Amino acid sequence: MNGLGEGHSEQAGRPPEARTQGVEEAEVGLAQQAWTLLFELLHTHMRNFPALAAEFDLSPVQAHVLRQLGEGALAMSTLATYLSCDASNVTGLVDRLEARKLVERRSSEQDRRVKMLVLTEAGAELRGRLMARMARPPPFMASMPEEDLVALGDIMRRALKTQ
Amino acid sequence: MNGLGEGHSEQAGRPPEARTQGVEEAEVGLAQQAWTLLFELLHTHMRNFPALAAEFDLSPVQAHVLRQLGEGALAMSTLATYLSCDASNVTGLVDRLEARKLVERRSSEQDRRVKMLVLTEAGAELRGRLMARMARPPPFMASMPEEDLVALGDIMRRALKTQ
DNA sequence: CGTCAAAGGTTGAGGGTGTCAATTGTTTAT
DNA sequence: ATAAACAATTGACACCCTCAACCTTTGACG
Repeated sequence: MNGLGEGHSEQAGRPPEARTQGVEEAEVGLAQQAWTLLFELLHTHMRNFPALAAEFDLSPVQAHVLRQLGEGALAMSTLATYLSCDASNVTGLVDRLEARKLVERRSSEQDRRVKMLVLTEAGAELRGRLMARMARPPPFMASMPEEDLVALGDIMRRALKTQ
Repeated sequence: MNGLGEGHSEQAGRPPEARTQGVEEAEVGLAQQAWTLLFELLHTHMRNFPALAAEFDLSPVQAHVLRQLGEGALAMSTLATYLSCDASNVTGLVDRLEARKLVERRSSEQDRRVKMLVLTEAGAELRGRLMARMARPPPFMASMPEEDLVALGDIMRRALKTQ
């Protein structure tokens, strides 16, 4: 509602590059504009992610961890980089998940320093339900015309590829 | 790079509804698909929001509060609903911002129970820089073809309208 | 072989974020 | 006038997060 009107006043500090011919100004504006809109929508809907996680008695971060623990085992340090947080943080995180028997630490044979994380039976089951729930599109997408959905999907696929 | 390959394995637990005629299956699939892609991209990018906020010596939540404190004054309870968190949480939040002289509490004249929040001079200045920084589109959008940007913008505007 | 630097994980201190239950002060309805 | 409802705060408690210090293991190099 308000992050929109002031979009213009903010772009005072325009990037100094972007000078090739004569199309660019619009270019920068377009990306910024689309991004602001996207951010607005997404932010509105990320707000209830905690509630979503709570449906499974998980904190948001715990849900995120389960999400990353797809199939194979993962070293704790790898998880730390995935979460882009300090390794010491992961210790407590995993402690709590292990206490709930959703995850197991098992030390690697090749390198006895590292501990690999694997989902338990219960953990995998919970993760399945969680992922299914997370895949449910939010209202603003459910009520989108079909052609917009197709277009959106295409754009996103392209973006992911060049990422 | 891995939330994609397993997209298929997850939809094993397909929603039991979705049985009416013969068109819906694709419908559900489209929204879910687009949503999953969007979520993937957004999540990747949201990961460094803490770092972005840290550029301004703010925590992510503090940045969010500043974002909401646009122009007018805001009651603390209103802010609580915007943040969708408990009112008691806002107290501490505002305490810390006020300690840094970014925000002021002033009690309302009409209703002496409520305290209105306003940005200080410094707060408004910081918010300006923050908003400009947040408007900078992430790499995956900066490298998008122009027509995709236009399409994306249009889709998002439509979505926001019907929201 | 012995030493040493680097890496994986843990611990402890300290602070921000979040909830719930109880409290205080104010408003509003009855 | 009294009671119910509301805004904000406080205290207890848990989680998330970082940093610095530490221990063990590994790998390299003399």
